[in-house]
Amino acid sequence: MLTPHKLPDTKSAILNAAERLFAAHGFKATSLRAITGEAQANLGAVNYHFTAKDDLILAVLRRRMRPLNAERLALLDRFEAEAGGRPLKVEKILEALFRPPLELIARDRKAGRYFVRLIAQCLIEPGAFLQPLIQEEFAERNRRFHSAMRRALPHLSSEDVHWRLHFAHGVFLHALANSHVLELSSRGRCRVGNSDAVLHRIISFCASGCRARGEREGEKA
Amino acid sequence: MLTPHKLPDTKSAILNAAERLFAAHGFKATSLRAITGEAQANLGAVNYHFTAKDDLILAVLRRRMRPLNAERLALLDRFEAEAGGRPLKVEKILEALFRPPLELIARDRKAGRYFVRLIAQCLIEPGAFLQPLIQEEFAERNRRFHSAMRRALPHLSSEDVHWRLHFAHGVFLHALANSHVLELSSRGRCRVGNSDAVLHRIISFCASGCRARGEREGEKA
DNA sequence: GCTTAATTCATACGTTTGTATGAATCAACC
DNA sequence: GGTTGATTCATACAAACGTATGAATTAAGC
Repeated sequence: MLTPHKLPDTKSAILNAAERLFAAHGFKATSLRAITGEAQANLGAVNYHFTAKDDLILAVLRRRMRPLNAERLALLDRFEAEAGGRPLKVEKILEALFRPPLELIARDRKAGRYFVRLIAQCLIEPGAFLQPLIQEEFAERNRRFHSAMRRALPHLSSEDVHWRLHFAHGVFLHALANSHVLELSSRGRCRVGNSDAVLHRIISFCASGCRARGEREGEKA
Repeated sequence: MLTPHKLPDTKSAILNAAERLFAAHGFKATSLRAITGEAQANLGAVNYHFTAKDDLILAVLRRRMRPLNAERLALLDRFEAEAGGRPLKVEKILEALFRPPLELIARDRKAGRYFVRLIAQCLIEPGAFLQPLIQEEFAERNRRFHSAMRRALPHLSSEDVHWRLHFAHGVFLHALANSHVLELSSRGRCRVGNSDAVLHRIISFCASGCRARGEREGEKA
């Protein structure tokens, strides 16, 4: 078959099952048999469509990362065009960074939550085969958001901005990837239900953090 | 032997090797053979001293978590005693939370960095056998810091405080567990060298974030 | 309707895994 | 100095893993 136009494919079924299971149990702890079992596919299908497990992992990650990062850059572009050359507000920059993944969660809650957990695992994992992906997907994104943020906070050094973007990313990742911890410690009173509300919480925390005065503050609260 | 008073034990060697390898490659991806190999111990020693792999993981975690959380609570106690009944500054609360682990890093950089990565993996991993540990170690800590923070920020609701403590934790974990990402994106210009400087950065970001106004801000930067 | 290429499937191979077992070694104590 | 209990060690085992192979099945093109 030269033009395979089947969409509810075995291939997609495997990607979906792998996404869920990798997010739930980790890359190493998820066996190909568990994936093909859930996808109702044959064990050999993984090797046929993805060659090897590592390539399957990369395919799972790329499927979501690529469009998501494109969305983020497009949003940043739009905001910058709207601002007409003036520096963006920190909140706008953070919105361009965090709204696309949160809209994925709103659109498909399960897939979105799985994906954030995958990213978190990706960063923790040292797997050498992941490094190229991280490099290629994050390089431009980091550069663009860094320079936008520098213009928004001109009194900060380049290093300061690197640190604070890093912190903001930590807020986002931990908040969504480990939301079960929040639900546990708040005895169920805090949930990641309405994603607009969560987006606002994250942005307002991070924007305020990014604007923090660098030097030690006075003794009065 | 009724009183085994050997300290440079096989047991400790295994714990050290396991700590390093678990942090570097994850729980599931680290084999007992790799651990005993690095610890120059026999494979059987793991089963002898720790019964099973899961128990070894718990032992590795508990060894650091227990004294660290005790330190945090003691520091909070001290600060509260010094304040003599008045609410603590947000910075002080965060210092009680983050200084102990950062001092572990200062004292023993490798062990400290490993440990933070372990905690991050712990939260990502769903392993049922970890849940009791998380529950027992975090329960009181969360309660204490939550109520201290509520007194420091009386205008916030209890839910707000849960969220912001959660965010602060995300900053801390990501900053230290995934510091390689920061080093990469800053092309080596940001490093987690001086832990006092990092502590200050984290605290000032989080304190400012915790004080953020809950409602949407005006349009002007 | 036969041909051809794409896809599925059952099965097998060689490793590596965690765990179990029992003998060997060691250190302390009476 | 022989006994005892703690620890080490070599080895074995069954299970699970990723991957490979080749036959069966399916569907499209002429």
